[in-house]
Order: sequence, then C-alpha cells, then structure tokens
Amino acid sequence: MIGDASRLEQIPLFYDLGSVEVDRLLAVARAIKVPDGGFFFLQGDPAEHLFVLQSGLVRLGQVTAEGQQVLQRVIAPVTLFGAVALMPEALYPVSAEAAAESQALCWSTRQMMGFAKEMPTLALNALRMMASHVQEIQDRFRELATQRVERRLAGALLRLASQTGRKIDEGVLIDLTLSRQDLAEMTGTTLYTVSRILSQWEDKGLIRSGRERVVIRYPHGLVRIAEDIGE
Amino acid sequence: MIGDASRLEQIPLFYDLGSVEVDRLLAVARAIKVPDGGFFFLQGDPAEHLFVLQSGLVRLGQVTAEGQQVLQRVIAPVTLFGAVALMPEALYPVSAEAAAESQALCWSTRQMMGFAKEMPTLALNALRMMASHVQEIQDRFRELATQRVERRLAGALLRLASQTGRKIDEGVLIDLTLSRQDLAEMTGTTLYTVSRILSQWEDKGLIRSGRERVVIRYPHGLVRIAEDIGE
DNA sequence: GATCGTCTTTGCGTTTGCGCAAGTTAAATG
DNA sequence: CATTTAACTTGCGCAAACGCAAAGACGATC
Repeated sequence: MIGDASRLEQIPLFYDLGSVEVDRLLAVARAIKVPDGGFFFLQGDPAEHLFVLQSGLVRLGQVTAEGQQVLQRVIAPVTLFGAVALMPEALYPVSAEAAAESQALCWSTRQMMGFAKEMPTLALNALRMMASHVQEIQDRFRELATQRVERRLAGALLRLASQTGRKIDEGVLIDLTLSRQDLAEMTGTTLYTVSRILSQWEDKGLIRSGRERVVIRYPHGLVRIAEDIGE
Repeated sequence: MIGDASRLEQIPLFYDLGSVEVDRLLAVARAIKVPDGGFFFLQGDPAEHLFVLQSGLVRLGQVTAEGQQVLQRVIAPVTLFGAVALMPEALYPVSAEAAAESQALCWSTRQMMGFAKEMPTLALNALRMMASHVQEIQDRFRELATQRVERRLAGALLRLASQTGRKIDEGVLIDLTLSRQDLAEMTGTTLYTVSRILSQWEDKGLIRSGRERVVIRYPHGLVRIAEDIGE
C-alpha cells in the first residue's frame, strides 16, 4: 500500500471520495520515482498514464518545430499531470522533467477510465482541476499578449514563489534550480533580457539572485511591478 | 423538445451516450437565443450555466485590468463553452459575445453536476473536450512566446478559416465580422501591425481583405508563412 | 445621395527587446 | 587546489513592432 488514505484525501483529485474508493485507487496505483533531471514522459510519447505528483517538482516543457523551448507549467505536489491520457490515442504534448528528485502516483489510462465510470466524483474532480488549469493558462496567455517583459517576469517570479517558495532569513527563496534561460522560457523572452532585468532589480534591492537561484527580498516591490503601479 | 437525439449525438459532449440519456439531457436544456452583439454571459458573472452552441458564432474575450482586450477563443457550433461552471463558486473568466445571431443549449451547474454523477460517460466527454482545449491554448501560448507577429497572424487566419471558412469563388471567406482590432487581440499585437501585414499579403495576392472581412485566396501561401518556409 | 461614424491605411519617430560577442563568476571535477 | 565547464552579465548595434496622427474608404442612416 502506498501512503495512507487520510493523507491522500487532501489530494484535489480525491476530494469527496470515500476512503473505500481512495483505497481502491491506491491499490492499483504505481509509485514512480524519477531522479533530478529524469523524465516521467517525453513530448510525443503515447499518453498512457496519468500522474499525481507526491514529492519533488516537475517541469512541463515543449520544444517547437524550430527547436526553441517553452516552459508551459511547473507542477508542485499534489497536482495531477498528464491528464491528456484520458483522451484515447493522445500523445503527450509536453515533456515532464523532474526538476528535483520526484515521486508520483501513476495510473494507466485504462485503469483511470474504469474508475471514472464507477466514481463520478472522480471525473468531476478531474474536470475541476482541468478547468482551473485552463484558467491559469488563459491568464498567462493574456499576460503574454498584453504586458511587457518586466511585468511578465515579476508575475512569473511571484507565481513560482507561491508554488515553491521557502522562507529564509534573506527573504523568500524560490526552491528549485531556475536558470535565466528557464525564466525566459516561462515568460516568452530571452535569457539576455531576463538577466538585465534581474540585475536591475538586484540593484534596487528587490531580489537577490545567483546561479540558478532567486531570492525575493521585497515581494511587495515585485507586486507593484506586476500590477504596473508607478513609483 | 429541442432538436432530436439523432442530430445531437453528433455533439462531442454526447458521444457514446444512449438516446435515453440524450433525451433526458435535452428535456431539461433551455434553448438560449442571443442576437448579434449580445452576450451569453459577462466576465465576472457567477458561472452558473454551461452552453453548447448550436448555431451562430461566439467570441470569448477578456478585458485586462488596464482595459486592453484579449480574444481568447472563437466558438463554432457544436462546441461546449462556459465549462468553468462545473467548478463551484466560479466566476466566468471571459465574456461570451455572439458574433452573429446565435443559439445555444443551456444547462445549470446543478443540473449538469447531477447528470454527470449519473452518466460517467458525460463527465468523460467533458474531460476530453477540456483536454483538447488545453492543448489548443498551449499551442497558441507557444506560438505567442516564440513566433513573430507575421507567423502568428498567418496561423490565426488559417485556424479561423478551418473553423468558420466558407468557400466562395474568390477563395475561402472567413465568415464572421472580423476587424483588424479583433485579429490584433487574437494574436497579441496591435491593429496597426495587423493592417500593415494584411496590406502586404494583399499586394502579394495571398488574401483579399475589406472592412471586417478577409478572404484567403492562396491558403498554401499562408501555410508557408505560418510554418516559416522561406521563398 | 449626402452625411456621419467607423474601420482602415500608412508615414514617421520611438521604444522595446533581440542577440552576438566578449568577458566574468561560480560551481563541479579531478 | 587547479582546471574545466556552465551559467551569468553587459556593451553595442539592430530589427521588430508600437503607437500617434492624419488621411482615406466603406457602410449605414436619414
């Protein structure tokens, strides 16, 4: 048995399910462990499994036909990912790379479809997660379409801080290896521009940044930038 | 009774449902008719209804805090929209404006949740539609993040043509009132830039454009631009 | 068919952001 | 501890796209 039901009921996918149901789900779940830098699946693979991240952190990235990278999403515990697997014949549109040693629960499409037919609540939960995911992407799309790089970058850092932030005495550390390139891929810009903006913010004392590391010292300052409030 | 089951089984939301189930769904569906320019719902309204467009065309648009418009999606028949309503307490993140006289089937959140609990297939269909929607937005996000305006615009026109294109002797007419401003909101640029690019394409004979109207004469030329194939 | 309101075009100056290139820093490796 | 490797910074020139302003074109309306 993997974990115990009492903790897993915290998982959004399992809300409002009875412990009997949760136990049944867990009974057939496989636990997958992927080392830092490893992949749960690759873009283009047949989508045959769904995952719920238990620990670690996962990047969902895409490569364009021209070879440019785009970072679509960062998955923190306890989020569902790989939900395209619910569509028959689908291919994963993104690659899922562990940004730290990560563990996830894993079900096959067949298993999950079977459960969904017996447990309508499960399907509804999945729907709600998808709906909130859609909202999130739409927000990012709007950001990208209407805002300048500086605002987008501030927004991205704040989002990351809320997902993976860890309080240290200097401020809030974004707890994952995060290169300038990564931030560029998230915000639709280049590593040069990211570097320039971060340097600027560092001069103003808003952040502290190092190699693949960002600490937010005055979140409020970033909020002001993200919301475009002047001096 | 609204429509008959045999036609409505074509609706993706109803795939694999028995005609008994479809009849039950239709029995409680309301038919909503909205004139050109009217709204099914407004951004910020409590999301209490789901819709399936039967005829006409609907734009899902968003206004930013600063008042800029973003056109998130164009809904053609027979697509589900307003699916956020499946989340309790949600607000619509977009406004749904009829771009032509439009008719839609409408269910309340409560009704639909009830059905979803009794008809797992219904929930699974909704999930699949959401999943494919997610993929579509991700594609557009990637486009916006990595491609230049000209490519994005070509992509948008081709997408619109496939959704609402009507063959006329001149070429393929995009069958909705579509201003330069609309195209700009779709592709994350300005109406000036759209106008300049369309003029350029018109000179090359790729399109024919007029006031709120675009006809694609050589789709292949646009495809070449969208895929960034040189001369 | 004249008038009005929009939508559209285009010239022009400006801004933003790109991206090379060269140099710097910091972690990892032996 | 020396060396290597990879990430980062920054100057600089350039291209893309913005956005104002003013003129032009198209439909609708009376």
